[in-house]
Amino acid sequence: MDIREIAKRAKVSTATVSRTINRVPSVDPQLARRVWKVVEELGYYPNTQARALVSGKSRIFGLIVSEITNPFFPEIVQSFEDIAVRHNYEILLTSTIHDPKRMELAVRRMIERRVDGVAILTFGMEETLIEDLRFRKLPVVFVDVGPHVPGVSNIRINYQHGIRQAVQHLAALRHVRIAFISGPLHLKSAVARKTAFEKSMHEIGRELPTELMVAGDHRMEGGMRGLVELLALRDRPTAVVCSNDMTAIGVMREAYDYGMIIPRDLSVVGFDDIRLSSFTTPPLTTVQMSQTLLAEYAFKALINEVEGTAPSKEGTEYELITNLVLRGSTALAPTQNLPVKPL
Amino acid sequence: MDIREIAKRAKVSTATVSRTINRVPSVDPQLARRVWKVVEELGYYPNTQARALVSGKSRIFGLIVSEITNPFFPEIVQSFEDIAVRHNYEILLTSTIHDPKRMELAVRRMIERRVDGVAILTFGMEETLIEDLRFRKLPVVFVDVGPHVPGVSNIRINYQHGIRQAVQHLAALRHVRIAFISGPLHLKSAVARKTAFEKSMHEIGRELPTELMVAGDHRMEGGMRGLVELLALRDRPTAVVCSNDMTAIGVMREAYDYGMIIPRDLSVVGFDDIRLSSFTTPPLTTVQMSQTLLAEYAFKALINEVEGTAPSKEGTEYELITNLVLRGSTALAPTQNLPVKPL
DNA sequence: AGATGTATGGCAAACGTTTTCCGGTGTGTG
DNA sequence: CACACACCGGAAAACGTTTGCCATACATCT
Repeated sequence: MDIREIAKRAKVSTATVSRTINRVPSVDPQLARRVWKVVEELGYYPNTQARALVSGKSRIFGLIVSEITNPFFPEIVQSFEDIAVRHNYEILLTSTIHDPKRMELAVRRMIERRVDGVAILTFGMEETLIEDLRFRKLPVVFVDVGPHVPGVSNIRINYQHGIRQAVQHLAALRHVRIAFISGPLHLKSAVARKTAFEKSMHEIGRELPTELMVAGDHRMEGGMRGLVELLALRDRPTAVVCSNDMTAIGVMREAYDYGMIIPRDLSVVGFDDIRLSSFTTPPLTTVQMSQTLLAEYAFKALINEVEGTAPSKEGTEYELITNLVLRGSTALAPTQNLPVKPL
Repeated sequence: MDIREIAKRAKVSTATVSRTINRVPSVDPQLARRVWKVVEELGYYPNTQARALVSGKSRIFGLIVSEITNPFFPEIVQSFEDIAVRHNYEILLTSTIHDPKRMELAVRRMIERRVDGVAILTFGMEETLIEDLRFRKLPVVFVDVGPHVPGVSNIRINYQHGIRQAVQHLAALRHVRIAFISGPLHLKSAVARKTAFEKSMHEIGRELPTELMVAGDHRMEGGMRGLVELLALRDRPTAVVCSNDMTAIGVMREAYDYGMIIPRDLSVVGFDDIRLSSFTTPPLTTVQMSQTLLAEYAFKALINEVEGTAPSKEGTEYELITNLVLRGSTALAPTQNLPVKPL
């Protein structure tokens, strides 16, 4: 069933049908009503592919995330989808699970499907792929890692803002030995968080003993291992700041196994503020980086490039602020390390 | 840059280019090489929309889930995407957040984009929408709720299998007062789980006092409220079976606030076996319903209809078995209710 | 050597829209 | 009453592919 069928039944030309459907005002209301009637009757839905072919616009945005099973991302996907639907856009989702091969394939798929823009909400990206996208003149939006060139927008995350609050919060609670469990350090975003932590500590004249800086993997397992490592220290930390919430959840899990009570024996701070972190025991004090806003900026960036007036000289830059949200996993530092029963 | 450009540069016709790209064997290897060379040089990617238009196949499957932010679904989405990519299919994701309006819109979007099939992995569905899909002769796959008609496949979940194991496991641990926190009872899948529980209890000659059957919402909050309700009882349960893992996590969270130790004071069983449930404290004993398999069946069902030989008389039926997996949240029933300090 | 067969590549139609251009009708004006 | 003009709807081209059909060229057989 196509536009011609409608045209025939409504005794008009296909042009009129097209115009009616697209609400071109020049079509006579009488005729329009006749057309709409037939459309309803037959349950006709226009063929988007044909539309896209002639208009050159697919009304599809690509959305590339690192790992949809990481609770951080579904929130973003949901928000992005919400906005997209509201603007009559479709979204092509890819979860790269950190595999460069998959990332490459994803980019290729998006180009083949002729998406109108791509949001790359993954924390790290190959140069060559960016080339490919730029070459196609596809609007792209990155978080943090994008180059500063036309057509490429960026959402710059202000890690410092929230992490400074976290550090000062812990300092105010009289914590002295404050540890940091980082993410995988080949990711720019992980490095940025670590750097922000270090800087915040220096700002208030604190040392950073290397044994208190341990490496995690942005997953629970990393947090668990991290805490084990820290508890093996002769002089243990009384607080630990984590590079993301999953790490923090891992820390709390491991602490439980060691019989430690949080926050009495150990203060824990996360990063991201995923929904889950309100529901841990105890609820996690964490640095919020709004997933909703992130998605919103990403979409705005793309649609600006696509429907905006002039192709922006140089992709827009957005800043996403981070803020500490206080919950139940931090408290005054214990005056002395308590004896701990191992598992 | 289109196929004509390639044709011109390679000094062949567009037909040959098309055939080369699609690896039609009749094209001379010599010529093919010439074509490929140009394709590489120009970085040409075929336009999928044009392809779809003429072939009548979009190589897109729709995937409708209830709520992507519910940790149960990302696993499915990931698996589904994996398989889809491997088969050169794209996926159009929609998260309905339980809104019938959004569901309707989603179906419409999918039809407009001319998807080749739709997997509806949501637990509950409007009749009229099914009509619409069937009318379009679109292959559809449901979980549990689909009608028994041609073109509609179903993945029937065998709730009984796993839930029986759970009930018998608890009985063996000498639990007598076993409670059940259900999901929202307007969802067929929630009812099915509840029914399976009731049946399993009857099988072993157990009573089902109504005060031990409480209603949750398949979210943490529901689990928390459910436990509060149960603890208010004069004769408390010593074990609680939950309609899904999120509910169970809520129960454990609330139990913690009441100062109860799980599994010493209360045994908890979940359902779904989301990844998170291995990482709770203690790790959750739960009934596994493999998300990977679910996604696999769903995809298989669709691709069978699309590429299968004959259009199946009557959509295929798949059965997904469920199985108890033992972790740390169940133990021998306490001999007496312990005193409990409220928050 | 001529006829037949087979491989291979080109031409053009088709897919379902949008949109430009053009022509017809009806209205208002000189 | 004739003319200009605005308005509206139709014919047809275009979007980038695939593919059925046909033409050509070459090999093989008699």
